[in-house]
Amino acid sequence: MNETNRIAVVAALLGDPARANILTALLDGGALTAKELAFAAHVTPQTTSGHLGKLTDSGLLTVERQGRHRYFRLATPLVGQMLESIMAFAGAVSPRAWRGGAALRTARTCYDHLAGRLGVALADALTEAGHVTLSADGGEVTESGHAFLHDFGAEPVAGKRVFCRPCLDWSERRPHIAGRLGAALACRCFDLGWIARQRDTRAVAITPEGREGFAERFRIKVTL
Amino acid sequence: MNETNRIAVVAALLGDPARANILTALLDGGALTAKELAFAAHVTPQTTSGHLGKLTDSGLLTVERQGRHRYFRLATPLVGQMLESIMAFAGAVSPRAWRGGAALRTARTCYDHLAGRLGVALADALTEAGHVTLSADGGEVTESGHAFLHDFGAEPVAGKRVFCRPCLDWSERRPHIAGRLGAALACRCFDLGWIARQRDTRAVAITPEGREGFAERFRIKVTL
DNA sequence: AAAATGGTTCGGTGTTTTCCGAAGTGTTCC
DNA sequence: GGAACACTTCGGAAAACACCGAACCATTTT
Repeated sequence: MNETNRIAVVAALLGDPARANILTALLDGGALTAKELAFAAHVTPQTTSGHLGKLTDSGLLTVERQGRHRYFRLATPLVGQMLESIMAFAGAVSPRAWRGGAALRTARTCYDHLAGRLGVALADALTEAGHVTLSADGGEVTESGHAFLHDFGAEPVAGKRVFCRPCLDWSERRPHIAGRLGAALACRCFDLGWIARQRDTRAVAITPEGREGFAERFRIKVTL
Repeated sequence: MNETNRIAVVAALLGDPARANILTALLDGGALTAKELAFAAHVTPQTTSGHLGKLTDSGLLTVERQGRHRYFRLATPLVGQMLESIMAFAGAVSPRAWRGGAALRTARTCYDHLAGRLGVALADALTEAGHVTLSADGGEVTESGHAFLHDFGAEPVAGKRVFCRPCLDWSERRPHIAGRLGAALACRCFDLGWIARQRDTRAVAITPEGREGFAERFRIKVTL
């Protein structure tokens, strides 16, 4: 097994529609049962079982037994980053070819932070206000930015993950904010009730409070 | 065509050993002819032609005609990043499973910057000297770092690429320096004659001048 | 204990896809 | 003009793989 074959083996695993559906369903970092994943993949439980076996054997997923359920989740953040980088390319090639992704394009979670038009608008707002500086593959928070975030109530947890990292948005083709900062922002928005998770999708709903809040704090007009 | 199918389509393209070989052969940003790629992929020219057609049709590669030759190269840096992120995962799962990769692990190019033990050692040296700060997904250059780089003769070109970006090394499992800074460092090392490209591989050779130079400037002892 | 539920294994079918030999187009060199 | 070279298209063969129906474990509920 040489270097390039390793790429091929991993990529071949992602190259099946059913498996790609399974992985993207887990992209927000949550855990799902085999049955739920079968639904997400649009195939029968038998077929799903085979796919899940391959994905866990190759280290892409981890399993946890709970009674008669088996909960699957992405094995490491590296898997999520891999998927995102593929989406970044696929999205850049032909960004308007999707159907039924309107809600996803508006606002969604990207592993643990916000993406879509809302995510990009948030990044733009913070950039314009001089709170952060972002570009294609690097980012920093300014003095005023730290003050603003503290005031907003978004306190990133300590850890070795980097504070502020841009993440190329596959639907908007522009960076949004990832890293500890991105996670803290998303977390705070959930806490404030500005956005809410929805079943069976990575799309998030913007609440009436959210519309008001985003407009007031960030000068973001949620047109939708 | 929905979101996840797009992932599957792209991943399936990378999921064939011959195509993976072709893409990794082009990972240093250079251009190769169809015949050279056939050799790299270990298949006949006819088969290679088919693969190259698919890769160009899907936007992964671009072609340029020159007489009876056709030169292929990666269409965008996004393709390289995609491949690197897959290698980052594949390498993390079982980093010692390769054969014949000793030279690659020592020093190699990673798109346009240095990777392998040399790349990581360079990043470590600059970090320890307080010239840069790096972590899993972000990086900055300090005041002293700018002075040091100027003194060293590494002047990054202007552009919208970010200055300093970490790139997870698939063989060392630790970050090395990418971005404009990484490119400038590699370029300067080539100019100084410290390292030299080799035929048919991304591995780079460290010259006697390089051993001396790296030891003197960066306190890197090139063992091996 | 029996029924229901979540999940897996097995076997057979059908599709997809890779691969190369042979033959073809276009370009360069003698 | 003719030979050599780079590359592509066409055809068929072989292999790989995803998929589902049916039957089978294991756990929970009634």
